[in-house]
Amino acid sequence: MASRAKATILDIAREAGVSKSTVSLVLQGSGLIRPETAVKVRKAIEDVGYVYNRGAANLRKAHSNVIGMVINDLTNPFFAELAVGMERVFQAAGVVPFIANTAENPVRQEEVLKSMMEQGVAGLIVSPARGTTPGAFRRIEAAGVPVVFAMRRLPESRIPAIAPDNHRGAVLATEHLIRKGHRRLAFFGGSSDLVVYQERLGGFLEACETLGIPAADRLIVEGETSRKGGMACLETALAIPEPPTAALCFNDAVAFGVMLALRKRGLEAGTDFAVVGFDDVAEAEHYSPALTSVAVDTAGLGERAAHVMLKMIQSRTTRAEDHIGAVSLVVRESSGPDRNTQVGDAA
Amino acid sequence: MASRAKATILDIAREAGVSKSTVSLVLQGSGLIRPETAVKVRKAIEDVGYVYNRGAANLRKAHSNVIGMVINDLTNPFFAELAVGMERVFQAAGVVPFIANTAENPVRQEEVLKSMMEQGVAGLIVSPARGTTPGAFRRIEAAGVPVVFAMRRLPESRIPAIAPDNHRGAVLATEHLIRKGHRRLAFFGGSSDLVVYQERLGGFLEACETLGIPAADRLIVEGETSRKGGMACLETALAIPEPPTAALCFNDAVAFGVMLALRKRGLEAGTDFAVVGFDDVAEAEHYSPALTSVAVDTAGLGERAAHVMLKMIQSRTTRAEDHIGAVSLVVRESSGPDRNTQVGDAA
DNA sequence: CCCTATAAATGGAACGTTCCAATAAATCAA
DNA sequence: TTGATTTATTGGAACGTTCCATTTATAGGG
Repeated sequence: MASRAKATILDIAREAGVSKSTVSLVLQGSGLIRPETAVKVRKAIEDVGYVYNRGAANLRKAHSNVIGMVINDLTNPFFAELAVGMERVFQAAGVVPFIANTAENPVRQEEVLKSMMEQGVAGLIVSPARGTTPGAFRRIEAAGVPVVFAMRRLPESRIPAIAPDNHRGAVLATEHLIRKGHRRLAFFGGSSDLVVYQERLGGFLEACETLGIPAADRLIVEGETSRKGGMACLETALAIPEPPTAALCFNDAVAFGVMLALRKRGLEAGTDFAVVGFDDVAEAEHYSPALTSVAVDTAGLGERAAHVMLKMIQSRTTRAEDHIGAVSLVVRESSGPDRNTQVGDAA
Repeated sequence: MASRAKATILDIAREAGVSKSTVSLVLQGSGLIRPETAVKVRKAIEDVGYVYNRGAANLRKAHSNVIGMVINDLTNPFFAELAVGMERVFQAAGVVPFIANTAENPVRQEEVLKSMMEQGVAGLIVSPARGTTPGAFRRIEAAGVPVVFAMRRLPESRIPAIAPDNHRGAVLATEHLIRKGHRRLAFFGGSSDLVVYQERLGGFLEACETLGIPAADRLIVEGETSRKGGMACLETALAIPEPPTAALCFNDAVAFGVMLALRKRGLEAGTDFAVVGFDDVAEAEHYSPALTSVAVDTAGLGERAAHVMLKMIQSRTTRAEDHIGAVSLVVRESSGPDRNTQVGDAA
């Protein structure tokens, strides 16, 4: 079995009675080696329990086969789905993606990015944490390592971004609510330091404008992008004199929170108050009532991001075009018509 | 700015007017360097846009600061929570965990493990994919790299495992159902090639035994550990002549599926059929009706696993003790008393 | 039988770091 | 002053690969 000290190609060269160069060639699957020799070498590799040292190899080879995925919140199933989409593509390309979580913390993100760079990644796919400073990727760009943003983008950056058509999605959702008869609308959750927020809120406001909802009848409540945040939003909204009868939520997590808060008040989403989410996570379909949401084809965007990254690596460029993914509104039960009830009274 | 070719410590040595050794010392935060020199060096590092090459360093240093986390299903929020727990600990220890997903595929797992080994990880925390062959970790053990299993273990392996007390959890849950008056019980989901399954099913059967539920009144339905699997289980169960009135589910995903299938039939979990889940994911509390589940302190187990790993690395051993985490039953709405109704008829 | 062409295998230098042993400079005791 | 001690700094030899330029073996053509 394996000796204490790690085996190197020299050990296996000795074992197989060839030179280290031959072993190296076999390892790389070169056709220059006589098949019988290759077999002999592979046997020695097996016997000795050799493990390839990619670090040493990368010292000579220009670049590695690892790609870093830096994600701001792994516990959000939305991002996990994104990661899975990317993995599909990378696997087929023989590339191994390493994932790291930043937990929405820019400092942690800095550490993680640094670590990945030190590891010599060939490229980086990032969903930047909230509050990422503009300069955070300067070093990485300067080093010539390709970066693509997924789902989120940074305001000033020229790094290519793969994201859904947030504006359009919000317009679709808002029009849907208005067409259902709602006249006092709210936008719940998120915070304005996110570009995504501005895009989604922008779509909401634009639809209100075009379909004649006066500014006085629009309510905007910022909040955490979590169930808890959604609950808080609803409480805030129902506390005002003429509360809204429908809300577009920043994302599904917020929407779930809103529905939960409704239930706590004895109200039902869909009949007493219309709720629309964003992202259409798997759970949305299974919730009760099922959540109307803007589908963004998460896994598809992940695949797209991975493809863009591979292309960038291949053409050794650090530039690429943005990609805006198509969206669609999936209407389910949570967005019923306005019943013209004073929901505020029910509390 | 950064030149085309990557800067090395030699470049920054020249820039700062010192030797490469001095730069190396500064990089490692050695106290041997005069503070002013260190400042000078650090400035050069900044100016040149130098990025440390950990691969080269690992060639000399015995081991690296990266730990691999290999997880069988990232889209299950349960595992994401586990990952988050581990990350907390590793971050504090200055270690960067790289996560990779195997999507419950042993072949993929093999690739991922190989890649991590090649990358020179200091240790591996693994939640093994279903169908992992006994020999899958032989090479890794032989190489002296510490491995710990989290949440799942392998039948024959001597690799330390950190897992909840599955048996006890299942006993608690089953006793709860029986005490609620249920007499015909089912165990839904999972498959017998998982040790976890055997433990949970074992607890279920033991509790049935001690509390006098005859074998004829116990129904065991294997199935996918997903919502879809859960739905299928319920259908199967309600198709038999004397269907059960309550079920312990292999995990929460299965339980959610069961509840969904119930609703599709116009039945309600808790009143028409009692459902208990396992793992107590965050969602359980927020479901409607809220899901009774066995809480396993996921993040806590993640932390524990990380601690064990750090200790193993530090003491350069490949052995450690198993750790069985305490569990508790969280009773919510989904597990009401038996109403003695013939639920099978409702279809 | 020699020369050239092709195929297969090889030695050595390089990659960017660490670490040891050695040097140089500064401080101190006598 | 001298030698011993401490404090900072340094060159050089690894580490495990790749890749280029060679070498060696095999075959083919005249």
